[in-house]
Amino acid sequence: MDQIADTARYDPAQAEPRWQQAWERAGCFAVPDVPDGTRPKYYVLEMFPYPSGRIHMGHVRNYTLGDVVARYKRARGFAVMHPMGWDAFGLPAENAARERGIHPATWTWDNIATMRGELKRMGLSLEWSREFATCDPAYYGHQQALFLDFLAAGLVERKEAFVNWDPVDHTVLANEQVIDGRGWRSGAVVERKKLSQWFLSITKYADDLLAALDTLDRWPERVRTMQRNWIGRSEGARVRFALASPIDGHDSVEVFTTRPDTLFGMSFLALSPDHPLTAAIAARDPKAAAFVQECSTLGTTEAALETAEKRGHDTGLTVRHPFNGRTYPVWIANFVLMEYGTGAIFGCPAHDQRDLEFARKYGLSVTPVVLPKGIDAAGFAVADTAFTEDGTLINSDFLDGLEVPAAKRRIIEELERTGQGTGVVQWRLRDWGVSRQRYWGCPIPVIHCDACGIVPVPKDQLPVRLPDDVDLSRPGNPLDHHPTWKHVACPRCGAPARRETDTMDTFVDSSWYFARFTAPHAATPTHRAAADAWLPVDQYIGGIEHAILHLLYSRFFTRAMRDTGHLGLASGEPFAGLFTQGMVKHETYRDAQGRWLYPTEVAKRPDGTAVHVGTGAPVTVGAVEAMSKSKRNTVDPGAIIDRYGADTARWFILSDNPPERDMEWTEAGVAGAYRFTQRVWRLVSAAVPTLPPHGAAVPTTFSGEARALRRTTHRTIAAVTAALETFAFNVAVARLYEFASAIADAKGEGTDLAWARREALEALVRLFAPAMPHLAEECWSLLAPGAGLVAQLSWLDHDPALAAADTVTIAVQVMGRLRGTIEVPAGADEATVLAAAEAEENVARAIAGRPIRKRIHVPGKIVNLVL
RNA sequence: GCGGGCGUGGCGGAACUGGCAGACGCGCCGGAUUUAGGUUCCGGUGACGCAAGUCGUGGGGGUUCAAAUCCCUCCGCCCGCACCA
Repeated sequence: MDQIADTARYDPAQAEPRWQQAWERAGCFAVPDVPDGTRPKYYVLEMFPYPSGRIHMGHVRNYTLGDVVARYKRARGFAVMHPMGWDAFGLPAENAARERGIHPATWTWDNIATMRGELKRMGLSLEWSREFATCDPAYYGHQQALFLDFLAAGLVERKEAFVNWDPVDHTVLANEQVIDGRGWRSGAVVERKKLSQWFLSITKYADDLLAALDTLDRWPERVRTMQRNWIGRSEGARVRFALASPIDGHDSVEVFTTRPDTLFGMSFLALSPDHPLTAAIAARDPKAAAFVQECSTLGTTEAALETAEKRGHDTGLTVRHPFNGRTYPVWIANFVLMEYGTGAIFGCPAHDQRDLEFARKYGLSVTPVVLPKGIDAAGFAVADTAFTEDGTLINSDFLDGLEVPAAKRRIIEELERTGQGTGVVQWRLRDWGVSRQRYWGCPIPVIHCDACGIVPVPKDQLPVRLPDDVDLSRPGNPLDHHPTWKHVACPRCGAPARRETDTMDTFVDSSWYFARFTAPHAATPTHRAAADAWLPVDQYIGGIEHAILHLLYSRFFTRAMRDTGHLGLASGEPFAGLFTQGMVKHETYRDAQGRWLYPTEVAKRPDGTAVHVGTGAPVTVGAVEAMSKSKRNTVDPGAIIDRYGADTARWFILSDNPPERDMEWTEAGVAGAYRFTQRVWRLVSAAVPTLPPHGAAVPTTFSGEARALRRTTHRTIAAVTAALETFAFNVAVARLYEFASAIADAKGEGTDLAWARREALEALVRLFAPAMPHLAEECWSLLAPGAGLVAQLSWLDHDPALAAADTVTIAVQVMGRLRGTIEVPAGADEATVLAAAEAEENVARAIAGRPIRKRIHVPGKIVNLVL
């Protein structure tokens, strides 16, 4: 073995491209659009990337996880579809165009070329022939066809909605472009402005989107819970309040409430600043108008509205209570959302915390109407905490004495009987506004004609292409400004008409790309046989930040596509399995001036302090945070692959922690992973000359050491397999570290041990192959020359008989405290185990001759002796 | 504000259905090898204690023979909130 000891190091830079080419030549990862049925199908998909410039560690993590699944499932005998594409429309391309004068298309396609190259270096088992970008008319033209089919099916509507309006730039701003209520470029105070926009009718599927969550048993429970809350089904009542004196044709206000039982505890009625009645009031009351104007600068995000200080304006109007005949003041309140319910509420401060704070602030009455159980009505008062739980009704006329659920039923009956209200089911979910006043998106394929109204673009005229020559230096909607693009003849009457200049929300692009991947070159949006055979996606992997919107929109889209004949997916569910990965984080660094520094600019010294690489100036090490360009705590995957190879990056990313949690990228961790690749290579290359040939006959007998090694081998196969099935990749890595150590420790001689060593090494290589595919091929070519590619081998099965242990270790507790362990034959009977336990030296000392009251024995695990 | 999640040694984490807390890796300490080392190999490493042992899974309380795991409560951090993707 001495001449082997100086075997050259494993050189990933040389080996990795070689194996990537070998897989490519062998066509290892290709599957037909329509499966031939010889193997069961498995569709693995990672959320496709936005082509922002370079790949980042979040991508590396995402695609490594997916690749492990894809390679593992392929070895398990599945026909695995594993495609890749580009979520290529979006705001950053327009920003780049404005800032650097690059056309969005040029910027996007250049980024795609760069990122494709980076992904290819990772050695992912992707089928690149399915690649597409959503900004390609060959993709978005089909999306326009889907839009038209949805329009024909009544799933598209035009409605008014609020946008963030920059009054200086005359531009609609995205939420992220509004900073502290001001436009990010102009600095002007942003206003809420109503625009007529296109909506997809997701609420038509609200019931099914909610109910079907229960069938998604391979989704994280928390994602299902978040979607459930987002859809927000609630039962309640609509109640109409007559205005004491009508105003501008309004003679009543309708409110929605989930607590109709508390109607007798009413103290005020509050209108949204965006309510039609508010507008009527503001038209004649300058103070009300001023208050509404103030509210309009709060922006359009729910978080902003909800966290703002609760404020109101007393309109001086009053409404009449439906039952007790009293009148109550009408306020305009900044926390009442027009988008939910009816845009008006009745306030019951005793039993709603927000109402209570509002009432205390403005000196409104607080009447308790629900009495907590076991409390005397005389002794019950509401101070600064509203009572929101169930109890018994008081001060409530015909509801007195009823429990909350019965009171709800009773008052709804009464409201319906008297025609003053009705029980309703209310949804929080709103229709999906897809209109965007931007250039770099999919044009909405309709034409506005003065005579014919809204006319769909005939399908044979699709795609409606974006014009190339746009002026992005002007604020506002570039398509609207374009000198010629929007002017067309009406397809119906031929008169001069205008194209719709809004483009679609980029979430539309990502709501059906997984279906397009199944037949990416089809002349229609989907090829039914391909889509029906491959969908649903068996395993979808991506960030938790998409837990609601992207996933919900996709679930809507597959239902709408099914109902317009584009899919046969009966369940309507696009993703049978979902895994949400955590973020990749890194330490942050700042110099004495407080400027952020890249990790490559910082050197760590042995005493733990950090200095600037170039100047030696001290550097402050800050918190571990999500990698971001602004904080410069990013690590370039390309540089890591240059230095250590793709396998090392993949191995570290899998080993650090459970994939659903945030991970910290550390230089020490990568170096540790790299050492392991070299260690495995040494282990294999040093052992090969001593091993029997690949496929040699099994020896008839095995020594104790050989048996022990085989037991470890078969246990490891079982453990790694179980870990891969449950996404416990860090556990699989730990078991493989242990396995490699166990192989190195089995130093004995003999042909039986040599055979067991070959069995172990072959297993090691095949078990880590999904994670480090290049190193696996390199080792395999040494272990089993001419035996093909690991990528084409089937998975290993473990032999339970070989994995079984002869003895088990039992922990022995006395009074719940560990006092010793005993080794007993596997399957020993209880009497034997207890006798051995009580005889154990340390245990006997702890018992000290006292009588044992109770003996608890959990076979194979523990004995607890209670004195 | 609302909804969801997380919290275990110096660090990342492991721990099956409530059954030996700290697997495995990083770091650190000691030793060996090497001309050299960001090399390799061996040993050690939760805290306190000479030891027996005691304490220990964000804080406090509870259930149980037995709790990281179940229940109550408090604290801290993270994600989403509909025009970022």
